[in-house]
Amino acid sequence: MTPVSDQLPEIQRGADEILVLTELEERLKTGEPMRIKAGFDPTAPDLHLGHTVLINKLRQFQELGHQVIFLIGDFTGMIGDPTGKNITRKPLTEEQVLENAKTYQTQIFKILDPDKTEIRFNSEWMGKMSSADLIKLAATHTVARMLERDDFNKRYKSNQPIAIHEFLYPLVQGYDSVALECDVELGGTDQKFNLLMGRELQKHYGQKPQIVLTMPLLEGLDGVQKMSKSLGNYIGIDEAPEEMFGKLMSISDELMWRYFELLSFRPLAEIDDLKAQVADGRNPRDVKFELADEIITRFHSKEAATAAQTAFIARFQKGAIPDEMPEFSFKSEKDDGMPLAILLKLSELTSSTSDAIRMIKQGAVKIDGDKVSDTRLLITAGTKAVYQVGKRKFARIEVE
RNA sequence: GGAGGGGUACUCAAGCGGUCAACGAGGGCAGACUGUAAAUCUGCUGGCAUAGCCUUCGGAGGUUCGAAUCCUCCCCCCUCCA
Repeated sequence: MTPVSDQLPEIQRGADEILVLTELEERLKTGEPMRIKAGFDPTAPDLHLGHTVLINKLRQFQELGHQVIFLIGDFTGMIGDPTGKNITRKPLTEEQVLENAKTYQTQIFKILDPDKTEIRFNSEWMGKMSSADLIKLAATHTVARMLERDDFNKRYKSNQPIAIHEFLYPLVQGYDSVALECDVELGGTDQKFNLLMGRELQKHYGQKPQIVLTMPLLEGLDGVQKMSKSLGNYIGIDEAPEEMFGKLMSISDELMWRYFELLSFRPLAEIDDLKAQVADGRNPRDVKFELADEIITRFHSKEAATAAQTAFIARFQKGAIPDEMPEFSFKSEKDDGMPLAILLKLSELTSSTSDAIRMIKQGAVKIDGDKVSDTRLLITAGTKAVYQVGKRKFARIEVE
């Protein structure tokens, strides 16, 4: 076990808040491995970089010799975290949950050590809980206390609906800590209320309250909203290397430093050095290359990262057409050819023919690199060409 | 159970009998500029081979030459009272 004096700075790095720090120190001093929990939603097994901020922190605990518990909230999944967006959720079947859990494992083990990770489901204990016990659990807190939670509060004040079962979410999550006898729980800053609920419930059930450690939420590609699948501003950890590369390059310079801070395993001193280099006139783009390289190496391989960079340079700095793109073959119904707008719709380069016509008018459509301006252009049968809409959408289409 | 307010396109939000495919803002997309940056400027942002036509304003009916706008019933949300 690493000495306390070395563990503490590592644990604090990147953390938003640690409640309560002195308690953490005390527990570290005992030299006993701690039980560290982080909970995940069972409905979204496609992890993105935003999720990995937390998983990286788990990895750190693991490296320091502690026991990590990866909790899948299959029971809480029936409630849905009360963001106000999904008031009701369809419960997942057991098969779906297991399937999702499997996906989780293949993804998180790119970061975590499988031998030092305990994977649990909260239906283990919640599924067995009697109605009477659930009522007892609910009786531990008041409505006023629940309304302290920021999103409940906002919804209440702005006359948005709050369903009763949503109040159960923090209670169940808190009870998970009781069931697992956690020493520390990690979560995003938005989870603070739920995490603290664990402390209160543990005290209520006669346990030592867990330490709460919150990590900042990673901003998405737009640099403003948090990274999330529904907002479409995410980088999935299963995405192809070229995709990851392109997306990472499109972030703003300012955001790049944020990504370094929360996603890179480089020591802080090294990151400061990079900042100094940019201040001295180094092109931020090249530093972004390094960030992309590290991340793609982590989720794919060093070779994939290098290849992605080469392809990126060829395509965008030299204007090359990508090697791989969707291919289509359509049969022209008329003898004089197939309308371009229809072609673009069928190949999903545009969402509709109306959209296709708009794109043509805006000068976004190219055939084999030549801009098209005729909205009624007919593509003659027997031709094969590369069609492009905007900067990133390509397809090789043959008309028979 | 009673009284009142509200449900408009991806989101917020105007419109309250024709000039509404529906103001405006945000978001998104495209073009210019670049480092595929960011910021900025410009355009677009229901569908359909598109100077035209077709379907949209919680749902279903109705009034009218004509409805997002008026009437009836239903569904949903909020507030106050019980």
